[in-house]
Amino acid sequence: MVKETLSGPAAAEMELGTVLRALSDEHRRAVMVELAADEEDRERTCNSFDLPISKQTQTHHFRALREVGLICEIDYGNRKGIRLRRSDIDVRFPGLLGILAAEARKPEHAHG
Amino acid sequence: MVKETLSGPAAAEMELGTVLRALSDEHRRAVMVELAADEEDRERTCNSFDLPISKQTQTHHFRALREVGLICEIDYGNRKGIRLRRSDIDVRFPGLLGILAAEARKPEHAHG
DNA sequence: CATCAGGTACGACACGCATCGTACCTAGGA
DNA sequence: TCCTAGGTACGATGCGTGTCGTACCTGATG
Repeated sequence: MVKETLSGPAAAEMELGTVLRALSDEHRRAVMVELAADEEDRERTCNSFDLPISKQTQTHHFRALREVGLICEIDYGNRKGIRLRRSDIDVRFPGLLGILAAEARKPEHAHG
Repeated sequence: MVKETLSGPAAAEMELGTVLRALSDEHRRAVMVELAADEEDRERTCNSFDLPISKQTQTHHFRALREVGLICEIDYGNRKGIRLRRSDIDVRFPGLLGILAAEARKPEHAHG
């Protein structure tokens, strides 16, 4: 019941290089595309993204996204919540989330 | 005197993953930041970017930028011209060049 | 033709990092 | 208390790729 929120750098301290490198990985980008496409910014769980990789690797990727400032993680002890830092990203890199959200509307990303 | 233009994929065929990977390298990103910041879209030479790397590595990077669709190269035989594919990028990834151009206005990128 | 500068081709190397195996931690429920 | 599911820590590994050395090509200049 600790609910400690883990955040990365402040909006102004985000670096374009590290952000782009984080987004160059297909699995991390898939996570960000889903988050960017959700206009309601719902909190997600790690499992809800259906990543075809092991638990350890998921930990690695979510940590990477957090450390560059794209998401924050809420620690519930035995599970974790994922939240997009939409307002911070919109301030620091306006247009970035729009590019990602557009990917969710491309045919090859339609899962239903 | 051949002046053959080498281009990558068409605008619609550009892939976000490969584009972001190309931009995750600091030297390629430095090139793109300069190109994006020039509102007149002047043709550049490879040397004009003052990259602190060898000729061979520059060839490698410019080829990478061309193959993902960000620039086109004009082959003059014993030298090469570099052009930003601004309109194609603006169609496929609106906002991307704005993010890059904003980097040119950051203090740590001020060279003069 | 000789020379030179810009650029490419090929190969080699070193480092980063995505991935996973094993082991351990945390909270909730039976 | 034990079990289970979600998550982390640490180490090992394999691949991608940024980098450069050497050699060669191209066009301009003298």
